[in-house]
Amino acid sequence: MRKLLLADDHELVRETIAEFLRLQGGFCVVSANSLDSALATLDKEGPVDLVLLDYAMPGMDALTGLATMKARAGCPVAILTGTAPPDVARRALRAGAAGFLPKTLAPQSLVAAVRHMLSGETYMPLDFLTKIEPDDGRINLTPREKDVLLGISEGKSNKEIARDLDIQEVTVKLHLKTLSRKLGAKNRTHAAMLARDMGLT
Amino acid sequence: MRKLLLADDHELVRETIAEFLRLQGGFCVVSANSLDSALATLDKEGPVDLVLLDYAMPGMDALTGLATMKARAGCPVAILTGTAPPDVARRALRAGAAGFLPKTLAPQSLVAAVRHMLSGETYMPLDFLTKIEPDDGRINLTPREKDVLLGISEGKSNKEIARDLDIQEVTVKLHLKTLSRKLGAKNRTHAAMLARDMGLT
DNA sequence: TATCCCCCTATGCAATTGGATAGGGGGAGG
DNA sequence: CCTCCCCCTATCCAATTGCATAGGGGGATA
Repeated sequence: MRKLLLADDHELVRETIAEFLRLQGGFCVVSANSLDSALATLDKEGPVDLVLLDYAMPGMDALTGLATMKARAGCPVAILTGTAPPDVARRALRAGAAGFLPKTLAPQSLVAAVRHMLSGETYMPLDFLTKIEPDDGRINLTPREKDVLLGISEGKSNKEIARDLDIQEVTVKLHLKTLSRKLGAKNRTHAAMLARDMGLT
Repeated sequence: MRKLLLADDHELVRETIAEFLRLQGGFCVVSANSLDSALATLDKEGPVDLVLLDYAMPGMDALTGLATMKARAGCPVAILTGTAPPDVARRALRAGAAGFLPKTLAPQSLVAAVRHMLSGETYMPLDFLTKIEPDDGRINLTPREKDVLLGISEGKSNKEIARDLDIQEVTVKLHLKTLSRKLGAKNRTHAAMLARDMGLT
């Protein structure tokens, strides 16, 4: 029988999902309430076939928890989340998650998703697939635009960036405007977040 | 002889530091130009006593690379960086790094730092030590501040956030000001980046 | 009760940001 | 040569942000 490890700090949510996966999916499910205890459970209970990790949970610290678990578990690791921002999904998948499961997912879909991932595939809800495409197409910023974007994402003001790059402040604004258009960003903060969502950190 | 793994994508920098550590430190140094190749090198060359990772390098993706390496290497892992923002240093240490080495470090200090970390200690340049204390304790934002921070990190304007939360724009500014102080952010963009670096996404 | 914290609001001002318009100079390629 | 693209600069203006000051109301707690 396929064995799953489910880690979520909400007792109720965790046990509900675990029980559901046992009854409806016929899986063997072990659970944990934090990243650390999940790792400990792995040591104790032996290897599993799939790990489901709550995105917001003690020890997760954004996606570093995913990386840790992936390195330790040696099996697909999926991210489970209550709030479902599409950009988190993107980052999770890029960071090597086997899938991204919003808790709003229909129960039957949950079982299907788990089976899907157990067979080695990557799972992602349809809603997100469409929202990913647009950013799929190649975005190419000019070197200068990357310089500016880097400065922005370090929280610098235009003035500071201008000084660092030894250009005028207006020019920084110019680059910011064009790169924001390319990225589809509403403002500098949005641009910075999008930059981090891609590899441009 | 103590064995080090040095990963940096800048050929020149990497080899210079490696050679220096060999000659001045008497270490055995193996090197790699990306996180993946560093992990591959570990498999091939066997375990090492200390890993030095460039912070901005293919595959690092902020601190997830650190987590991956830590889980795999089973030895202290330090972060190496050219640009040295103190907040990165803090996060690196909190994420379990054995040390934080700015490339501007005096060569002799570099050897000392490496020896320090080999003995299991944590290394960090003096400049940063002072700046760490204040944020040392857990940062706790009030619920409202988190709401605002969330909006900020979605690139929304104060006006939009105010509408979403059904409060006045001034109040949004107020929360932004206080949460920025708590996080040590210079402005909204900086706050957004810090927010994403922690779990508060 | 007194005190503290959180939340909210208001006014006003300085600084920054965002955006439009209008250029010049240089390099690459048809 | 002409065109396109990138980079740079300038001026001007509207909008937003950042910051300070000065409150009121409610809930928790000592």
